[in-house]
Amino acid sequence: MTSRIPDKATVDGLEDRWNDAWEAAGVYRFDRSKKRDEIYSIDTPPPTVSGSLHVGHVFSYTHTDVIARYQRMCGREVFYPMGWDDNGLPTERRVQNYYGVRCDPHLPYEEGFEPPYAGGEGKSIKAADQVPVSRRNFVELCEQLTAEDEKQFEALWRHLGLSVDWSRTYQTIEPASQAVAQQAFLRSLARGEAYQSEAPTLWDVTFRTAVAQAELEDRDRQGAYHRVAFEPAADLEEATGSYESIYIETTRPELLPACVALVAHPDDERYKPLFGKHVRTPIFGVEVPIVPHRLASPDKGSGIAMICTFGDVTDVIWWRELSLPTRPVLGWDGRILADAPDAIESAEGIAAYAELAGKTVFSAQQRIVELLGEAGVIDGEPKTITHPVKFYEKGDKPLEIVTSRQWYIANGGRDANLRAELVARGEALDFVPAHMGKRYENWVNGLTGDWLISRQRFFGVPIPVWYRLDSDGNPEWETPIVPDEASLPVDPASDAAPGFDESQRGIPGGFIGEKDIMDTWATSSLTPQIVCGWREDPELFAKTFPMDLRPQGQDIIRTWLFSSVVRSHLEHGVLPWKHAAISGWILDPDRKKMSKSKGNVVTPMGLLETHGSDAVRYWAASARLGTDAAFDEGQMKIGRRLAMKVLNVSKFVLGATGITTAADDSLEAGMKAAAHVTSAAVTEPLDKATLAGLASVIEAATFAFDAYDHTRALETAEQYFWTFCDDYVELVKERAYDGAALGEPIDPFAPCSPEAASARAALGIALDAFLRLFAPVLPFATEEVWSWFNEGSIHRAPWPTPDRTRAAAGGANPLVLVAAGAAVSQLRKIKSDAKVSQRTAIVSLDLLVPESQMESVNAAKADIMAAGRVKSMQVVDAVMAIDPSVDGLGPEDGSVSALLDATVVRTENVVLEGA
RNA sequence: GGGCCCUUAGCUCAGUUGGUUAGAGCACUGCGUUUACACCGCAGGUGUCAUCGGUUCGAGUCCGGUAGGGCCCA
Repeated sequence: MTSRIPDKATVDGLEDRWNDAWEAAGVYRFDRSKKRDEIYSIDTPPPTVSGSLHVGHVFSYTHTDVIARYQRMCGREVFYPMGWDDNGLPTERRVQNYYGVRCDPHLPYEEGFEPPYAGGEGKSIKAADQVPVSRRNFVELCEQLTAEDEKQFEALWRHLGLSVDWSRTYQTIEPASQAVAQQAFLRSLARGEAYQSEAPTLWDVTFRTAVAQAELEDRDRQGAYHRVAFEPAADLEEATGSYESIYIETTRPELLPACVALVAHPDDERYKPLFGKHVRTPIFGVEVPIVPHRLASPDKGSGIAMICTFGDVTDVIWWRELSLPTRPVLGWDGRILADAPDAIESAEGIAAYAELAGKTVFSAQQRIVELLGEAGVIDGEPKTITHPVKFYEKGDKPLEIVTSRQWYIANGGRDANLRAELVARGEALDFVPAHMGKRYENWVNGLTGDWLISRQRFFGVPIPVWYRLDSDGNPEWETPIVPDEASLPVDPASDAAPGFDESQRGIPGGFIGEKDIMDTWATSSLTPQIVCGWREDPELFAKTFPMDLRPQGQDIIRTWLFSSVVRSHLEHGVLPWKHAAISGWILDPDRKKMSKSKGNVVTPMGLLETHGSDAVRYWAASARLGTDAAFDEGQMKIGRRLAMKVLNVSKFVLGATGITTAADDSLEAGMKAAAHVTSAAVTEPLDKATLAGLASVIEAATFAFDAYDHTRALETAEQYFWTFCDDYVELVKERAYDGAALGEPIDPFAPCSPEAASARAALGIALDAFLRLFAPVLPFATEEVWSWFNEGSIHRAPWPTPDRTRAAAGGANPLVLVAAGAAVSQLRKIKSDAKVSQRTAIVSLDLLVPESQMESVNAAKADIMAAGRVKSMQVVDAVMAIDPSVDGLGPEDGSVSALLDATVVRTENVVLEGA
C-alpha cells in the first residue's frame, strides 16, 4: 500500500521518524544571516550531566520548546542552543564513585590509566578504597564520563522533540567556555571588580573547599549547651568586688582555645557593669574582654556568649565589627591545628591544647568536655537542643569557618550603589510569572558579602593568574601576573606565566600558578556570552545578545539568574535577556517535591515511550510557568488522546474533502487539491460561524502566547478543537460527502453542490489552522498530518492569523455553531434515553428554542436534521411552546418563568422510527 | 522572625478589569461499535469557592484578621 495517509493512524513511532527528517532537512538550524530584530535567542539552561535527567527537566524544557516553536512559527529565527554543565563538584563526586578514584594533584600523569571500576553508580566507594590519580588523569575521566552522559541526554531531548539546533551545543568545561570565563574574570580584575582577600571563609571540610553564600543551606542538628564558668580577671574582680564566675552557654566548647571575647547585649542590665572588663578562659587561662553588641541575644542561654574565631557567621561579624584578635584553632581538614594560638601561655593551657591538637571537631569536643569536667568548671549536665546549622548544600558535615586567601567578584554585597543598580536591573527584567522578581529582589537586598568564586577543587575553569616569587621564594599575592586575552584558555598549573618559562616554576625569583579553580557559577553565569560568541564571533554576538529569553527553575534565581545579571551588568552594562520564564516544580501525587532519593523510578525515557512524546509534552504544557504541577499520567493520557484525535479528524477532513484521493497519487496532487478545496466559497451559515469562532480562538491563543501563557493558548485551542470535532464535523458530515456512496473515493476537483463545497472549504481551512495552533505542543502528530498534504515542515510554517478564517467567515455570528451543537445534543439525548442506536431516525419532532437562538438554529436546520437523522422537524419558539394556553403541554413543575430566559434547547412531540 | 505563593467538585486545575444560575478534564454511571477515531463517541449527577470580618446595589474575585500547605531568606 503506497497511500500517503495511513488506514489506521497511530502516534507510536512518530518521534524517531520525524527527528530523523528534521535533522536531515535542518529544520531547526539557526540561520545567522537574519537581522537582529528577526531573531529570537534563548539562553537554555545547561543541565548538569553528572546526574540523570528527571521528570522535572522534561517538564521545564518542554515549556521552553513550546515557546521556541511558537516564536519560530511567528517568523522569528530562533537561536536555540543546548549546553551541558559538566563543570564542577557534582562531576568530580560522580567520577569518584563511578570509577573508584580520587584526585591527588601531587601525582604524575599516568599514560593509558585504567580505572579500577566502571559503573559504580549508586554504591559509593569508600574514600579509603579510592585509587589516587593525577589531576590530568582525573580530568580525563571526568571528560570521558560526561561525554557518555551527554550522548544520552541529547537522545532524550531529541526524543522529547526539543527544537534545538543540535549543531550548536556547548560544554561549560570546553576550552571556548573556559576562555570566556577567564576573559570575563580578567576584565573584572582589570576594573577592580575581581579581587582577592584573606578572610574568614565558609569551608566544607569534606570537600576541602570554600563555599559561597548562595550554596548554603540550614539543616536542623542536635547540639548541646554546655554551661561553662569563666573566672573574673583582676579588673573585673576589682570593679564588682566579688570573685563570682561568669557563666556562658555554648554548643562549641572545643573552640574555647579560640575564644577572643565574651559578648552581651548593650541594654542587658545584668552585664552592663561588666563591659570593658576581663575574664579568664577556663583551662587555657587567656584573658578576654567582655564586650557589648546588638546581635547578642539576652534570652539565649545565660545572655552572654563567647566569641571564637570562628564558630559561626555571627562570630565573623563580631570579630570584624569589634576588631577582635584572631586565634584560629581549626585547620582545612576540619581538625584542631597542631599549634596553640600564641595567647595561650600557661603550661596547663598548652598541655590541654596538646590533647586536642589533631583531633576532629567531634572528638575534640568530647575531650574538652571531660577536661572541663575534671577542672570543675562545667555547671550541670549539657542541655540537648535542636538548632539550625549551616551546611554546604552538597556536603554532609557542618561548615566550618577558616581564614584563607580567596577570590571574590563584586556583586553588590558590599557596595550599596552596585546593589541598587542590580536591583534596578531585576525590575527591568520581565519575570514570568511576575512575582518571581520578588525573589530576586529579596536575594540581592539580603547579600552580606561579595561573591566568593575561588574553589580548591580540580575539575573546573582555572583562575588565570600567576604570582611572582620574591628572592626568598614567597609569592607576591598582591600583583598577579595575567595572561593575554588571545592566549586563553590557560591553566596556570601547567602553563608557564607570561615572561617566564616552566623551569622557573616554584623557585625564588620565578613564579607559581594560581591553583584554585572558579566556582561553577562563575562559568554558568556567562552562558549568554558563551553561546552568543562574545569572544570569537562578534557578528553573532551583536545579533543574539542581549538575549530574548532565559528559561530556568525558581530554585536558581539567586544563583544562576542573579550571577548572570551581575556579569552582564559588569561587562556590558545591560540585562542579559528581556524575559525570564520560571518553571515550577513537579510534585509527587502526595504533593511532595519529586526526588530521586524517594525512590521514584519514573525515568523520562520510559514515560516518553509509554505515552508518546506529544502526550508528555501536553502534560507539561498544561501547567503554567511558575506553578508547581502534579506528576499526572492521567494528563498524559489526555494528551495522547488529543494527538490521536488530531490524526483521526485529519483523516476525516482529508477524506471528506477528497484531498486524500489526490494525495494518494502524489504529494503535488494533494497540495493542489488542498488549495482547490479551500479556495471554494464558504457560503453556509454554519460553516461561516465555525470559522468566525476559530478566528477568535486564533486571536486569543496568539495573545496568550505573546504573554508567555502557553497554557491558556493550548486550552483555548483545545476546547474549540473538541467542539469542532464533536459538533461541527458531525453536523456537516452528510453535506460534505455530497451524496457519495460508502467507500467511494471523493474527487476533489469534480463539480459538487455549493453547500458541499462550502463545508469542504471550511473543513480544510479549519484543519490547517488547528494543526498550526497545536504544532508547538504536539510537534509530532501535527507534523505527521502536515506531511500528508503539505511540503516542508509545519514547524517552519507561519503561525495562523485570524485574517484568513475571518475573511471566509464574512462577519458571521459564532453562535450558530453553539446553537446547532446544543440542538444535536438534544437529539442524541433522546436516543440515548430511549436506549436506541444513534443511527435511529427521528420521524418527527418539535425543537423548542429560545427566541434568541431561533435564527441560529434555523440557519443550520438542514445540518441539524441530517446529523440527527430527522425526517421532519419544527423549530418552535420555546416561550410560545410552553405557554399552557397554546397546547397544554407545558412543563409539569410549572416552571414557566424559569424558562422564559432559557438558553437551553428542548424537544417535544418526538416520534422515533419504529416506535 | 521576614518575604513570596497557594487553599474552588472525589482528583488535577481554569475562573481576566467585582456583574445573571461558579466552569473544564479525569474519575464515576448509563447508552451506543455511526463511511475519522474502541487508544472511540454520546448523554448524565457532582460545590459551605479554607475561615471570620469589612467595602459594595452586588464578592470566588477587592481590603483586613485567622487557620492550613508550600517555597525562599534570616
